[in-house]
Order: sequence, then structure tokens, then C-alpha cells
Amino acid sequence: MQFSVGVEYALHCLVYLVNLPPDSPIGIKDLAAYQGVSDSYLSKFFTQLVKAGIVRSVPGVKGGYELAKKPEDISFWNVVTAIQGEASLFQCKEIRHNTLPFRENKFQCYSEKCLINSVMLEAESHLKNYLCTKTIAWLHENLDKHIPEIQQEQKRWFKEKLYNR
Amino acid sequence: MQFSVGVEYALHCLVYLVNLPPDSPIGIKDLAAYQGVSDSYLSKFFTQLVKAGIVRSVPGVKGGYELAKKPEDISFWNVVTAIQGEASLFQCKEIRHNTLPFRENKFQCYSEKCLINSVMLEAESHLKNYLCTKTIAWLHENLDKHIPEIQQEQKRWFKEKLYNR
DNA sequence: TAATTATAGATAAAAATCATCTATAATCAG
DNA sequence: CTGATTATAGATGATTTTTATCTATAATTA
Ligand code: SF4
Ligand code: SF4
Repeated sequence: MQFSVGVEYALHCLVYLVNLPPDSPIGIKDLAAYQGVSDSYLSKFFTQLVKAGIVRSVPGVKGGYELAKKPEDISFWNVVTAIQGEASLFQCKEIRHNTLPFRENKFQCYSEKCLINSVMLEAESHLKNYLCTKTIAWLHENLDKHIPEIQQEQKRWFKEKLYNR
Repeated sequence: MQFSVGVEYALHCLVYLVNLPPDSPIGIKDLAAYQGVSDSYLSKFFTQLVKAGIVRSVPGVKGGYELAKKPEDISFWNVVTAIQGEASLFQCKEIRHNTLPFRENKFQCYSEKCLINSVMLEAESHLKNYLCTKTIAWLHENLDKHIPEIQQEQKRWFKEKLYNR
């Protein structure tokens, strides 16, 4: 049970989009070139981010992607669900339905009143609540503090790409 | 990203082992027959539960499995890690290493100081802490309250199997 | 000694994940 | 209007993980 790499790609790329001049979207080609993956691969994640309302897409010449919200309104949890979907971590496979007394049609097991399910859901909500408190704005700000050289280099590169369109 | 079904099987089966007479292990055949799966399948999970110190195995004739600890000392988290392993939910795939300035050997990215990684770890610890508070004893007790008929039937069945060995 | 039982490992089907490529639709610069 | 550019959608396939079973082996006890 692992987070998808897509979450990692999305978080990194969203940081690139912070603090750019308004109405100057960045194309998927540039983003993909920077990340070192194919455009079609990265674009899939951006399509999901669009659907989740995290980024806005501008089609056509000089189109691309830009943040649809303020970075302080985009939480880690938003990104995680945008990429992995809303499905909860624990999905009851209804194994009890295959249990002896059930096979003999003695009982039914309804997952609504399932204790295991409710415990897992509650546990997940603790994870969720924490991830909701961490935003792209926070990430951007702290990356600037922790790895300033890398961040500067990265900003330089995207500003230049924006300039040469 | 989903919990393994193994967790569901393990939690259900551990409840069956609560409140049985001492030194009377239940064989994997009975457990598997009750669950409606093959012994070899279920036994794999029990081997993992043994390695995690949750159950004790008794080989040979009239052998089987019994709880190795008091049910109030077995948490949901214990079971989850026994089955899925200790690996954390977020594993950095080091995607930044393939990023443009890194490909040009300008920088290195050490995951020890990675902010994303630390946020994910902290989030997971919230999930962990909650799952540590819920035990097999709690589950057993509350299942008895919520679905008493099913629990009675289940206890009847295992007691009978124990009797006929 | 023989039957029983856990353990280990081989095997394979099914599902999910990762990654790329192609075709299409929308937009804008000229 | 036209052609280039760009996002979107979907097909495709490789790889990995998950699920499930079967077989062989080792330990134990009746
Ligand atoms: S008790 Fe809960 S987890 Fe188990 S089969 Fe029923 S609904 Fe699913
Ligand atoms: S910044 Fe963190 S998540 Fe990203 S590549 Fe570096 S270590 Fe991995």
C-alpha cells in the first residue's frame, strides 16, 4: 500500500507554478522537459488537477497551466485526492459474506454498521486532517528556506521559458 | 492505494481466537473452512502474524494457532504492519533526481531533508496513533454488542471444532 | 511409526500502476 | 481563414503488486 508517484510529480510541479506572473500559463512541454518525463505522462496528472479545480488550463497557442487557486488554498490532501481519487484506504471486500454461516444464508453483513470499516475511516480522517493543514504555499515557502539554490535555479529556468514564448 | 484484504482476514480471524480455553490452538483448516478460503492462503497471513508476535503456532498433531498476547495488547496497527509490512505510505521515488538541473549534475536531492517526505510521515503517524488505540479486545467486545447473533453462532462453531479434535 | 499440522516456496491469474504514443479538439498568431 | 500550437482523451503495453492456490518439507504427538 503506497502513495502513487503521481502525487510526488504533482506536488513538485505545483510548486513551479507558484509566484509566476498572472495570465502566463506554462506549457506541459516545459514542465515535462524540466521533470525529465514525457509530456503525455505528465499531462495526465495535470488533467486530473484541472478536474479537481487545482489548476486552470489554457488551450491553444501559448496555452498551458496555471494555478486556479491561491497556493495557500491548495492542501496536500487536495493533491492526493486529485491524483489518487476519493476512494478510502480501507475498502471492505465483504469477506464475511463468504464465511460459513453466511454461505448457509443464516446472516447478512452490512458494511454500514461495520466496526472495522468505521475504525479505518476514522483513522484515515486523522491522516486527512493533517494533510489538509499543509498547503502548497507552505511547501513553496519552506523549500525556499531549505534548498534556496535549487529553488532559485528552478525559478530562473521557468521565468526564462516564459520569456521565450 | 488500498489496504490489503489480508488485513481484513487477519482482523476477523483474530477475533475468533479471543476467549478460547488456554492451550487449545485452532488449526488453519478450521479457520480456512470457516472463512471459505484455502488453508494455504490463510496460513500465509498467520505466518506473518506469528513473525509479528501476535499469535503463537503449535506444530504437529492437534497443533494450530492461539493468541500470543492478551487481545487488549493487540492493536489494529500491529495487525496492519504484520500483514503489509513496516514500509511507510509515502516512498520518495527521487523524481527530483531526474529534473533538469540534477541531470546536469548541478545539485543533489537528499530525501532525509525532504519536506514532502516529512509531511507524509507525520500524516501517517496520525493514522498510526489512532489505529494503536483500537485493539482486538475492543473489536471483540463491540462486535458482541453490535452483531450478537453472528458472534454467538461463530463462537459455537469454533467451540465445537475444538471439542471434536 | 504414521498421521497431522505449520512453514516455505513455487506458481500463476488478476489487478493496479507506470509510461508512452496517437488522434482529436480548441485556440490564437499571422 | 489558415496553420501552428497546445490541452484532452483514449489506446496501448510493460512492469509491478496483489491475490490465491498448490506442492514439498519439517516438526510434533498420538
Ligand atoms: S465485518 Fe466489516 S470488514 Fe468484515 S466483512 Fe463485514 S463489513 Fe466487511
Ligand atoms: S524533494 Fe523530496 S519527494 Fe521530491 S525528489 Fe527530493 S526527496 Fe523526493
